[in-house]
Order: sequence, then C-alpha cells, then structure tokens
Amino acid sequence: MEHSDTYKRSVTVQDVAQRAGVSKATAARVLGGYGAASAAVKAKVLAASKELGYQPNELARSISTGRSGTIGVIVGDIENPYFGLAVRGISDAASAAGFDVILANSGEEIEKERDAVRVLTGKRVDGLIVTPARASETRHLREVHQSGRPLVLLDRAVPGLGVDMVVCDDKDAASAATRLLIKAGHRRIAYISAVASDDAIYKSRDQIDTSTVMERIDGFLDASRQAGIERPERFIRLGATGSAASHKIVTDLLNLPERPTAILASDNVVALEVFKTIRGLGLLLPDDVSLIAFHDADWTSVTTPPITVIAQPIYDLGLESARILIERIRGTAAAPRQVVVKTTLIERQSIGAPVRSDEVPPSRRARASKRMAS
Amino acid sequence: MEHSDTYKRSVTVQDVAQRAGVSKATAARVLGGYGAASAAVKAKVLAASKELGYQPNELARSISTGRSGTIGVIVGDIENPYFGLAVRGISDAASAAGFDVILANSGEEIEKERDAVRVLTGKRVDGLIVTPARASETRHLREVHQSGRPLVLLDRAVPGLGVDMVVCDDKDAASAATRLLIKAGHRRIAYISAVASDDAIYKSRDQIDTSTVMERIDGFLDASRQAGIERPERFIRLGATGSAASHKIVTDLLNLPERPTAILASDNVVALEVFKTIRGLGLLLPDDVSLIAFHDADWTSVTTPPITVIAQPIYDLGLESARILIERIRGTAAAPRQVVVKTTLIERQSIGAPVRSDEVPPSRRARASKRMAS
DNA sequence: AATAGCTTTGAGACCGGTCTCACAGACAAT
DNA sequence: ATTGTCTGTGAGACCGGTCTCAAAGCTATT
Repeated sequence: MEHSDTYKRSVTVQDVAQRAGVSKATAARVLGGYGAASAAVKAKVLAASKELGYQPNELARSISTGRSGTIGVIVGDIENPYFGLAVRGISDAASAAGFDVILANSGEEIEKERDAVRVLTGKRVDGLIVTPARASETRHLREVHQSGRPLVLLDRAVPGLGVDMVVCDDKDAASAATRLLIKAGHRRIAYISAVASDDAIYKSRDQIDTSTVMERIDGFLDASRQAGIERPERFIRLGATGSAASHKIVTDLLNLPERPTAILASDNVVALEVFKTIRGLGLLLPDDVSLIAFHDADWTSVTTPPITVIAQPIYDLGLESARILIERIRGTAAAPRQVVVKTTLIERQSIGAPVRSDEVPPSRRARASKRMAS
Repeated sequence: MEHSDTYKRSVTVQDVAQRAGVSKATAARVLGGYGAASAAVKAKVLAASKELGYQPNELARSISTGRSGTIGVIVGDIENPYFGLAVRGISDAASAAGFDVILANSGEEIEKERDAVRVLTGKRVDGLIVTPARASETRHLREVHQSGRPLVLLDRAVPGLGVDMVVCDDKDAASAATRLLIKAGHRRIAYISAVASDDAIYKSRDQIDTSTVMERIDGFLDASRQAGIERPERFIRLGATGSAASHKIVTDLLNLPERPTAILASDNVVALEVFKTIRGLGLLLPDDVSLIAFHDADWTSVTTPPITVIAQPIYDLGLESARILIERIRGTAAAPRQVVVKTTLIERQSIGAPVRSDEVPPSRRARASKRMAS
C-alpha cells in the first residue's frame, strides 16, 4: 500500500463497497460485524477493505448507534498520584471491556467541573465517573443522572443523589488511626486537611463540602470523644492547600502553648508538606511529633522514619467504579449501590509516645539525625 | 434496538427551530454561532434553546466539520507521576485552547500503543501526542503522520520520523550528573535503567529502544570516557522493571568484588527501588554509595539524606507539546521542530566521597536488613 | 419606479456510519 | 406446481449537526 500523496478524504464504507462490487449496506454489514453476509461476499469486502486501508469512523458510528464506547472521567487533579492510580484502575477496567476513557481535570474547581460535564456529555460519553469537587453544588450531576446517562461517583459521596458510589471507609479509617494514636498515649491530636476554607480554624461541619473529609473528621472526633478527649475539634485545621499555607498551619499548630503531640494528615500531599515542615522546624519524628497520613504514597515508606499510613486501595476504587459504570451502561436496572472499600492501617515508625510539653521545648531540638530505620 | 428508552431523547436543533418558529438552518446558525441572523430571530432561538435545555451533540458537529476539538494522548503509564505531570501540562494547554483530551495508556507495550493509535484516530482526534514505547517499531506512527494528522512526540524522540518532538536534554543531563559524581571522586559508577531487556547486562546500543535512555547512556559514557574511566559500560544494567528485578540488580551490583561506588538511576521509579534496596542492605547513603536520580519526584526531597536529582520540567514538556500540536492543528506548515528542554541538576545530599573498596568491611554489608512492612 | 447590492432566511445536500424493510432467489414442504 | 420459509442483498431513511445555494426582503442608488 503506497500512499505518498496527502489523502485528506479517508476511506469510507462506500469506497469499500464500490471496490468490492457490492452495495453500501452489504459492505457496512460485514465491516460493522452486524447482519449476515455470504462467505464469498464477506471475503470480497474484507479484501477490498484491506487494500484500501479502511478505518471506521467511530464518530459516525456513535452518532447512529447512540453509543460512543467511551466513558468520561472527571477527576480533581491528575497530577496527584492518588488520582493517577484511580485513573489507571478505571482505564484498565475500561479497556478490558472495550471502552476507552476521556479524561478531564477539574482542578477541584466546581466551575471547571461543570464545564467538563458539559463537554463530556456533549461528546456523548456512555457514562461518567466523577470525583465531585463539592458535595453541595451538584445540580450538574443531578442533571446527568436525570438525563439517564449512567454516573458513578468515585472516592467522594454525595448523599441523596441516588447514583452509584465507590468510596473508602473513611470514617472507620480515621477512627482507627485516631485510636492508634490514643493508644500510644496522645491526647492532643491535630487533624489537617486541604479542603478550601476561608478560615483555617474548624467551626462546624457545614464548612466542609467534601464527603471524604467530613467522614474522616467524624471518625476522628468520634474516636477522640470516646476516649474522653475534650474539645478534640480545636486542633482541626482546614485550607492546607499548597506549600505555604500548609507550612503556616503546621508551624502555628506546633507553636501553640499546649501544642498537639500528633498529627493526622488528611491526604498524602498535605502529609508531605507536614513532614517537610516538621523536619524544617528541627523536630524529630516520632519523638517530638507523631504522624499518620492518609494514602500509602510511595514516599511514605522511604522517609526516616517511614510513615504510618492508612492505605487506600484507590486503584481498586477506580477499577470497581468503572466496572459498575459499564454494567449500568449495558443496562442493569438495579438500585444504586454504595460500595465501601476497606482501608488498611499500615503501621510503620512515625508514631511514638507523646512528649510531655513541660519536658520539651518545641522548636529547637535539631539533632543531626543520622539514624537509619532498621 | 431498545436504546431509545434508556436515554431520554435529547433536544436537537430541529426541536429548537420548531419551538422558535424558524427553519432548522436558521436555528443551527445561531446555535452554532456561524452565519448571520437578525437580532430578533437570534433572541427567539436562544430563548427556545434555553427553554428546551438544548445541548449540542458534539459528535454530530464533529462529523460534519471534520474537527473533533479533541487531542489524543498516549502515555506509557499514567500511574507514574512523571507522566501524570505531563498529562496535566497537556490538559492545561489543551483546555486553555478549547480542546479536550482523550487519554490512553500503553503500559509501555507496543501492541497496546498500536491499538490506542487505532482507537484514537478512529475517534477522529484532531491530533496525537505520544510517548513512543519503542523507537524502532513506528509504522503506526508513520501512518498517522502520513495520513496528515498532526503528531507530536513527547519525552522520547524517534529519529527520522519527521514530526515535532519535545524532549529533555537527556544526554547533557546524564553527562552533567556523571561529571558531578566524577568530581566527587567516583570512578566506578553504575547506570540502572528500566528499559526492557532479556539480559540485565548492557552489551550494545542496539539493545536499547528508547531514545531517552539511549541519550542518557551516551551522556554517561561520554563523560566517563572523557575522565579516562575504563570500560564504564560494564556497570550499566537494564531491565530494572518492578521491585524484584531492581532489587536483584542493585544487590548483585553492590556485591561485585570491585563494586560501584555511585549509582545513576534512569528514572524515579527505579531510583525509589534503588534507594529501598540500598537501605535494605544496611548501607548508608552517601557514605557507602552515592546516588543521583532522574526526575525530581516528591519523595526525593524527604528522604534521609535527600537525593540529588536531575529535575526534568515534564509539566512544561506536556504544555509545550500540546501547544505545538494545537498550532499544527490550526494549520502551521513549518518544518517539524525538535524542542529540547533544559534540565537542572538539583544538588542535595546523596553524593559523598567514594569508599575505597578495601575499606568497606563485609561486616557492614552483613549487617543486613530488617525489612519493613510496605 | 426600477435596478443593484446586501442581509436574512429556508430547502436540502452532506458527513459516514447503522438499520429497517422490501424483494430476490434457494430450498423444503404440501 | 404452488406455497411457505429462510437467507442474502440493495435501496434508502436516519442520526444531528454543518454548509451551500437560491430565493426573499430590505435599503440605497439612479
């Protein structure tokens, strides 16, 4: 097959039909793999197709079948390895089922999320997987659902939406992590999250518009109260977005007269900043501060000391969400499911006994730490 | 077929036209934003559109315009934060220009890459960005190019393809890193890469099918030879895919009678495994082994000691590749460009003076690893 | 008043597939 | 020989947009 000239017009069923000496309908049947055709005709068409280098136009196909063979994914931030893994899971499940994936990035902005929904539905994706940026502003999601297009929520739930959701057992996880800290003797535990907020100080649940964080805070608060800790919410901090904000939050927290002795970081990006800040302050982990992080990011196992984490099977979340979505696309009419995937606590070495505040001056214990974790 | 009852029939131009009491052509003109219409008619149509909740079918639009407003991206592994960042760059540039992105994952398998190309061209993407898994098997890419569809190669070059490419100055980077090691006194430097290979031992350039790695090895070899190091290639190892393989390679290397005193890790995933293995062997960084890694992954700055890295502006690579692609899509007929982006060496603390091999007590190596759960 | 020139509008072809339906021909049963 | 069933094939509508073209409407010029 020689093609040195710039063939702008691509080969269509019509061309193949002509070449094979059959009608367009017949060629389309064998090329499209539907309807019947005699062996002889089939061979002729296939031969012609090969000679001409026919490549079906999936767009045209989609427009007449009504399905696109594509699922749309809207994720908070692709750059975040957490979502990267989820996307990988989705992508694996999708391609195994013969679907492919259009990815859009919301950057955790509701406006961009709405845009993305519009664009993807405009492209007639067969279904959508979304990590909703806000649990409160969901009209666009509701519309998707009402239009009859399958929708699966990933990682974050939106109550009352009546769609399938695949999430972690965030509340249990946070609660277990908190209990672990309490068991080690901690009574002043900070919880730091990246959720947007005008004020870093936590006042009420209404401030929080992300189900995961809400669940986690609930778990944290429950476990704390159950252990008889007073006003555990006073050490909750929000808005740890970016390096500067996180640094300030951690520094302020650790300079409090009655400073927290342990920190629970709501996600791995925050955790990294917390870790850097603690280290930058010359404090020692776990002697001066204990730390637990959400998500078993790769870096958490190579720090000194390695970080105790709540491992979230986010790849599986992706996989499962795509599977459910595809099932829906294929027409299961079951009631919407809420799949809750279990997390595991991986104990490493970032938890120690709390320092008594009268014993240890917070900010100048810079020892050159040459200890190997072993 | 029963597809008409699963989805609510969507509102078309025809519906809007009817409602507004104008012809389909007129409604289409105002809805599509092309052609002219009187203010009065425009208002009527817009009103009707709003009432009915009209959402254009981008598929239908694409099929008649021939443009899809979508760029296809085929990447080696989305899970790898390196590519995650690149995708983010592409996605940002794309959405700024009004394009969106279909993402496919090749898993570094040429077969899946070919599939992905077929699928994406089938969906009539306006252009493609690919990180080619192999520099040798490129017929599918050549065909894309010859069909007139813009193609940009990202991160990895394929010589003689005649398309735009955006890559790092890998050779210079490797050379600079090697010189830094040599300056610190190292003469036995290992280079470890993940490129597939039947044999871990490097024999010739022909084994390597990835331009980046080839460039880097060239740079490594050049710098070594310039410093008069004999047979520097003897410490090159390939096939460090996955945890087990990497572990074996590093262990074997460090158990050599004349073991290397420094390691250059070809990418951040390999580097992480190298780091873990070194630590697992009970060796001290940088006292026993020095390490430089490609890519400034987040974990490299929080280890003890932090790792000296070659920072690759991969986000910018993504951004730039998308920009060039979009320019081509819009019809620039300039000669294919090869954009080479500069890397920077970030010196941290993983480089020390080499130990003389007669100094290294086997006992230290014997002081082996209590392994950690991870 | 008539002609030219411009803007608006509508009819309908078109993109590249799918899919319905009618019909032709083969073969079996009556 | 007639009827019925079944398979293979072709004609053409259809999906939901874009876009060409010609007719209609309006203003301006002579």
